[in-house]
Amino acid sequence: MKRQPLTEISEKISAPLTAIASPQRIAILLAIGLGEACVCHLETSLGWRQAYISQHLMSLRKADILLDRREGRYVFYRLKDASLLDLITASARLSGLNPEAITPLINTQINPSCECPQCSPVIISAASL
Amino acid sequence: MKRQPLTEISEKISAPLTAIASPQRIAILLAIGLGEACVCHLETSLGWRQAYISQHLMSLRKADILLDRREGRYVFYRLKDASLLDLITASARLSGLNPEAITPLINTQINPSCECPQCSPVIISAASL
DNA sequence: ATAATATATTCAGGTAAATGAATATGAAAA
DNA sequence: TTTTCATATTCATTTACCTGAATATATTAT
Repeated sequence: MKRQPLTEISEKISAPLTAIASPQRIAILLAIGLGEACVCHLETSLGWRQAYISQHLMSLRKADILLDRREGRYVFYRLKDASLLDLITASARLSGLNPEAITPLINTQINPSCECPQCSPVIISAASL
Repeated sequence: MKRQPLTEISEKISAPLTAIASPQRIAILLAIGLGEACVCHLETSLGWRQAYISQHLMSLRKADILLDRREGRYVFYRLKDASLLDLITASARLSGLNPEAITPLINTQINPSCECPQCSPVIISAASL
């Protein structure tokens, strides 16, 4: 199959879109937001199985969308390019959602119901002092 | 399967992305650009079979991305929302293409090698006058 | 070492999408 | 009204993706 230059370019263009065009990966990207998130954080935030989340994270990493950083046993993920969120909000606008509906979904970094080191840092009780 | 509200929203967000996330549809959308294009125009511009193009146009119409207008035997397609092109150029940037590489691909409305009424309006020869 | 915890990978089944061939519709010209 | 041209639709096949189960690796604690 001979390859037209146009098709070659449009293949490149569609790559990031293809990588993020799924409800699950949109949800993950919003949950990561502009900050960082470990897998266990996403697990509690999204309520999905760990293996399932890791699979999506893997595909996003392979698509060069996410960067990962290990810290002890935790692996933290972050967006490689923050403008990806603009792409998501642009798509949200196109589907008729008003911006206020999306903003609260974007990761605020602390989820009280999450037990990960990010959300539940060790608190030294007064009694122990 | 119970549906989380987050997933519901991220489903809406991902819909337009899913609709356009394919090299073929990106190429079609760029070929339409900010103007209009009939199917035969796309046929010559892209060098694909007519039926194949019509199928992609159909899916883009169903996804509420394109509008169509009939004029005689020709059907002209145009973007419903011009900001879709911004989404495409944003994705292009993410994949490392510089903006100048994309701009020339966007439909300029006239393709000299195309025989459609848009590109080759009937020219009244001097001899016939 | 062993166990426990966090995350990654492999594999398989089901489902939807991509592609292409064949054909149908619809408008206009002859 | 028959033919031609432009476009649409249906159908079948291949392919890719989603999803989940099972399992592996990697780090820290015991």
